[in-house]
Amino acid sequence: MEALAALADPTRRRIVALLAAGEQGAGELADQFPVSRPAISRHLRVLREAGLVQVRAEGQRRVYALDPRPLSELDAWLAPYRRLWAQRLDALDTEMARGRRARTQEDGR
Amino acid sequence: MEALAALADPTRRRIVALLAAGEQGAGELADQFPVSRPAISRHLRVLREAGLVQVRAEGQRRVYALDPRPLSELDAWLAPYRRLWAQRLDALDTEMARGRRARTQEDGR
DNA sequence: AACGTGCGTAACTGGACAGTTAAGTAACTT
DNA sequence: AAGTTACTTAACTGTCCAGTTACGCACGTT
Repeated sequence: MEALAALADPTRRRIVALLAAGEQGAGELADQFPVSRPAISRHLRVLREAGLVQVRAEGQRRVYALDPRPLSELDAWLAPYRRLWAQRLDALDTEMARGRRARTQEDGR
Repeated sequence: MEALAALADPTRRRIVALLAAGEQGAGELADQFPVSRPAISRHLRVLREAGLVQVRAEGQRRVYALDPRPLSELDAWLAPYRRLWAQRLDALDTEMARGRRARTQEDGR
């Protein structure tokens, strides 16, 4: 769950969001932020160490791509808690749909 | 997404995990950690400010309970990325289960 | 070979944060 | 009312982290 610490920073979350749309060079990325290039370089390093992005050298360009695996890990971490708000929603459902058809039981998976 | 910063700390994640099993007093919580009581108190404050826990005074005890709403928010934040590894897993599925029965399609909800 | 471009690393600074001990507040006990 | 229990807040310390400017390195160009 090292990804959580990496994602705690809003700049890094924006980088992740940008890369979700497709890979980009370090410079292109940096141009979209109000901070200096080295700052972005450091953010990319943190993301890299957290496994969230991967680099590929292409000439003298460094192309960054998102690696979704840590996000999937995060999803897995979140999974056991899901019932907590599902419950809430279920309760809401129950409240809202009193007298719906009885076949409402569908546990996950 | 302030919850992400709160959850970046392992101690706070453990507190959240403990509270998922049921509410607890501050002291009971603190006893399960190798750090001092004030330290736990501060962690609880951070969690409280992130909306992840709620306190209730019961005599001189402070009973803490998990509030799953920020977790659900986090889940919602994660949702758009889900396709990224779903793709991956689909590819894996395809590879692993060449010629499994065709009725494999069950999207969530 | 000299130079420009694209990025990364180094060194430094300011601010946030987790931990500690000590002190403060509120409720129950006797 | 004096003391104990349960917890928080205050004040301080060390460490980490995001930002900056300056420098270094590799690739490509002419």
